[in-house]
Amino acid sequence: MSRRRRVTLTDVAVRAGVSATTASYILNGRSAQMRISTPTDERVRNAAAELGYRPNRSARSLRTATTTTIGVISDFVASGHYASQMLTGASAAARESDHLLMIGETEGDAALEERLIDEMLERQVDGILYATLTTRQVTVPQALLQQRVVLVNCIDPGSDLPAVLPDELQAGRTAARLMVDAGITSEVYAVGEDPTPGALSGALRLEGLRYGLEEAGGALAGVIPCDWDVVPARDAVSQWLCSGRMPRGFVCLNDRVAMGVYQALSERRLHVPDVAVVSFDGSDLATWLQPRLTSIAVPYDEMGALAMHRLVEPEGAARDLLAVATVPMVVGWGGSLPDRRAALSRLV
Amino acid sequence: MSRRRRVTLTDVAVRAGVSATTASYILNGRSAQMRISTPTDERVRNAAAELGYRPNRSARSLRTATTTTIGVISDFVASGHYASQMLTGASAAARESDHLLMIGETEGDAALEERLIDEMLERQVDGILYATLTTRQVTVPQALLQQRVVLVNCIDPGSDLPAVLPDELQAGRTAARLMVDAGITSEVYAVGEDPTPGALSGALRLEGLRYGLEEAGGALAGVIPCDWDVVPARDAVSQWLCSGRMPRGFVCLNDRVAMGVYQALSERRLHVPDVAVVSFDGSDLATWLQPRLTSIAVPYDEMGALAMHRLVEPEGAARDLLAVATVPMVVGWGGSLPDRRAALSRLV
DNA sequence: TGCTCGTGCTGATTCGATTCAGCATATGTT
DNA sequence: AACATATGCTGAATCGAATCAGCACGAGCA
Repeated sequence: MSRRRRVTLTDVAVRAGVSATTASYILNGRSAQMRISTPTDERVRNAAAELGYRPNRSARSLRTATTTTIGVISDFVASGHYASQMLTGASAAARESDHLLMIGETEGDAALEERLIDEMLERQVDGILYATLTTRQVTVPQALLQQRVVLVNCIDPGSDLPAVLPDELQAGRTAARLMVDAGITSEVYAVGEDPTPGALSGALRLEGLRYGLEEAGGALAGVIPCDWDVVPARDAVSQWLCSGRMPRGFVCLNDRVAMGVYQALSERRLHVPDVAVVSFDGSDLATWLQPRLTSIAVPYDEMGALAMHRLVEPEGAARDLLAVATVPMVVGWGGSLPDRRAALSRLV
Repeated sequence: MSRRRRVTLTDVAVRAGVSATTASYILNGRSAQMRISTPTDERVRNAAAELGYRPNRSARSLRTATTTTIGVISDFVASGHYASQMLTGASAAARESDHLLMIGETEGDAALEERLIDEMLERQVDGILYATLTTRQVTVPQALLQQRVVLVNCIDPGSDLPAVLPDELQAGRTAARLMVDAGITSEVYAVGEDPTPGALSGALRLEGLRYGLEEAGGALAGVIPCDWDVVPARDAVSQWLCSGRMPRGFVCLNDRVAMGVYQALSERRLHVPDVAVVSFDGSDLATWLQPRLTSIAVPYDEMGALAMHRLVEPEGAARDLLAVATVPMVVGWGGSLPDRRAALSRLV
């Protein structure tokens, strides 16, 4: 666009009256070890500033074989806050180490996924964050196996790729705790069991919930299955209530389900918190419902940040293959929990 | 990671028994104009496939000064579907021309914005999509003025950068039309006027709404101001209803406002559609409310795609500076509308 | 005076693909 | 047979920064 050729390192060197080599050392902060004198150092820096020098990363990348760029492969970027919250966390973490993010949305299409991965590898990304919308097990494409990769919100049982997962088990136990604290240990029903193959969050949340209730001498009274959305939940619970049962609490597997439950209760002139409702996600929706919904946040932004840190951290550092992001609501918690890794491995 | 050095063009050339030059021509689809024989062409392609050759884009970029990569600068990526829907549209459009997206979230911080733009320019992006969460006027950073840039959801009155904006005027008129079709031309109130400086959508929606009602011989009865969120809208409308007025319809400036209105109506035992409610955004929320909310979708994905097309389209093509994305709900519409550009210029 | 050693800087090469200019060899023309 | 033309390919330069190996110069020392 601008008619003037872009400013190169040589331009800076010429203006400062030194060689490109010297300019390179100085601008890369290697003055000290290269014994560059202070006056020269300053001359070069001034020249760079005056010319508005911006290094050409393509050239640098060619030479150093690094791009300080990370690829993010995700099945869905747009759907809800999950993916984008993760992206925000990852993006912020990337910034700490001057990395930029390159994104690719696969829409669940394996061919597209391969193409996007190829494009990223051609562009020499330094690593790839492989994320999924729902917590589940996956089989990552072959091409990724010999790359630097961290999985987010999913695990690949067939590989030893490091993964970051939310601590759904603890989240489930927190839900139980909320019920117990409200004096409710019986007639608690879960809403939204999902039998999707490979899905993990529902099963883990339920397991944590069961464990937490039993810990307090209670038990989960039952599970009302339905898809994780408002209308299916409303219909399922509405019908379930027709049977005349009188629940004391509902634990909804996400906030949209909870909204459906609110509606179903309202239809029968039942009110929250006469019937207690607890849910998972901590989305905005929870603050919009009346009365406000108690919801357990899944820290997607933390997960993104954690994954990014693992990805850019110096190689060889001792580290777990499985990182489990904590759930913020869990504070000052005592007592033991069935081993998380064991719980996971039972499921996969 | 893999101990084997990456496969280069020369490796392919050697295996096929030709020069790197020839291999380059063939793999870039220039066999015909370079008069490469079919057997040679095939030998090279086979060699590339067998070795799993992946061109090094850094090298290509250095030589050609293009990266087939587009930067997206956005104030917020995570907040709601707006930004991410735009991103999805842009991403899909980018794929058509084999471009990849590099993202940067500025969080509304000007210094961070400049840094991200710098990082992107260093990485030689071929163009930049500059997007905002809310439709408003902006002043883009100096550094962008001599780059290939398209604005999305905002305009910069101080520059002649091309922009893609939603057709909020038409959207407002559509809202009016929905009311009129329901037989309502009086006692219609708008909810959510916002006086944020630089904001455009509210004012344009209102203008279109007024125009549409007057067109049908009616008029907008009034405006209830409040922030564009559930609780403020609920409170504002709840209080407004206390005054004993009996509205026939509410036009809410977004879906969250509409949810607040539903709640306020419900408190006073008023029911939709006895009081008609129309809203803007077409978010999932609209389908969750009971009864389903009539909402006018803003096509953020289309806007992203449109902007991306403008960005990668061959230079010099005749084109408007101001592209206005259509609102999908507007179909087979007759009649004229006050000039959009004029309406915009009145506001900026 | 001759020697080593530290200081401050530079020339030349490299990364991998693109691309201009051109070189053999075969084919056709008169 | 002499010459033009087409065919099929290649050598070398290039993009811009990073980096290895080393050079000139002066100080310090015997």
